[in-house]
Amino acid sequence: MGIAARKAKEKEDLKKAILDAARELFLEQGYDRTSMRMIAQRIAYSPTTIYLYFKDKDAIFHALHTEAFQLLGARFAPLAHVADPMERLTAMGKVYIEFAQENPGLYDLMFIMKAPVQAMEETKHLWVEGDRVFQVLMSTVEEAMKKKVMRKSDVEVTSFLIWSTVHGMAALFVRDRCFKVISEPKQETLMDDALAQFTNWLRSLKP
Amino acid sequence: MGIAARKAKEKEDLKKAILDAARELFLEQGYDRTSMRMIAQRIAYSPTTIYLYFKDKDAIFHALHTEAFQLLGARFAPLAHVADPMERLTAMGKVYIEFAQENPGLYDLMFIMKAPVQAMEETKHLWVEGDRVFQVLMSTVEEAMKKKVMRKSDVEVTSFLIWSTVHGMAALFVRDRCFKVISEPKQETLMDDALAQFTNWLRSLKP
DNA sequence: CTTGACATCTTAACACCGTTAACTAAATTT
DNA sequence: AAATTTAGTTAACGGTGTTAAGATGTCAAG
Repeated sequence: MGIAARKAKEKEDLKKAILDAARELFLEQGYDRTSMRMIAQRIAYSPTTIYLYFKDKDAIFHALHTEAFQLLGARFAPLAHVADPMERLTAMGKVYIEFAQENPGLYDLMFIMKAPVQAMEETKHLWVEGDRVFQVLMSTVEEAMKKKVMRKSDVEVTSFLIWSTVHGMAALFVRDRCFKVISEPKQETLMDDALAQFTNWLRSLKP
Repeated sequence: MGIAARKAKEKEDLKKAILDAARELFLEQGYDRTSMRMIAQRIAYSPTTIYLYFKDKDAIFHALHTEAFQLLGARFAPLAHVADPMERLTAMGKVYIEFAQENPGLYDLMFIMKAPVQAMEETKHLWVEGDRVFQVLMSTVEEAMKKKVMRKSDVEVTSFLIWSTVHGMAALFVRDRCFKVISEPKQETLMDDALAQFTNWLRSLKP
């Protein structure tokens, strides 16, 4: 069984190596500019070898997509210990925006790019990764409403609205739309300021 | 001079035909899946002819980009007559979201895709189209604050935050993220409900 | 110890892509 | 009538994702 195990490990190692190379290239140059041949060259294998480990290019980036969600999930985890739901909500917003700013490529992959979500449609897979994050948001919103630190309303709609706001900020940042429109002195602190104002709004919307 | 004028018109006509074909294909299949050869075939010219009228593929889609902004601008124009700035603001939000829902391909081109904004960076062009829309938003926000129908705060940051919210909704819609996370019965009215709640928030944030 | 099956990887090829260079034919100017 | 400009073409380059067929080595059974 030892030999078979070693073989299995070697196979897993190569799969990981492919993902490592793909991730590096993708974060440097973006999805479109990352070719299968480039990935292959970086791991010193023939391009077609990759197809023995991944169905196609989309499959690789879908793997990176779920990987990225684990990273975001790891950042959200410690926030579960924050008792006050409103405080927890603002902390989540902060973490979310910071994640997007620090990992624009990953954020793009998770919430903007069509490729990974398109691959799911064919396999009829649901978007479990995104759904899990949204569930966390919803339960926090629900708790905040129950404890009357937030105006009562439809939980799902409210959560979507909150998500839209932070996603909007992140998306405008990642896709280079905001600094083309905001005056230079404000640019540096824009994201923090906008987030601060948003949480300020939420807090003053008590029932 | 009549002949020269006819020639000039013919040239303009072909340029328009290229844009028409490109627009149709782009709205059907998206940017990446629209090739120069497909555009050429649709107008029954050789692919290389297109390069006599546009520098490259990006130039075509930059033209569509500004065209789309004129369309959005035309929808915003009538709103200038709404006297109350708060009412005008909510009307703008409605128009914005409706535009995105009715023209997801165009919205993508204007506010999500990297290609047109990337082409600008090389020519050191500013994003005049986006800037103009943002100026309209800012002046409305400023007026609302002055007339004390909106909590006073930094105009630029507040405008960015509002823009982020509606853009977030539109972007999640256009890139197929929201209906993968929202329960089925809520999907139909989600965008309207979320927008309604947002304007409701804004209104109850009086000074 | 050989043989055949299996796993693993590579080479070659297909059908595309955006783009450029060189060429043709027609129209206009000299 | 000759020269030049205009408008469009064909052919090609270097790239892409992907597939089919071939090579090479590893193993189990005869």
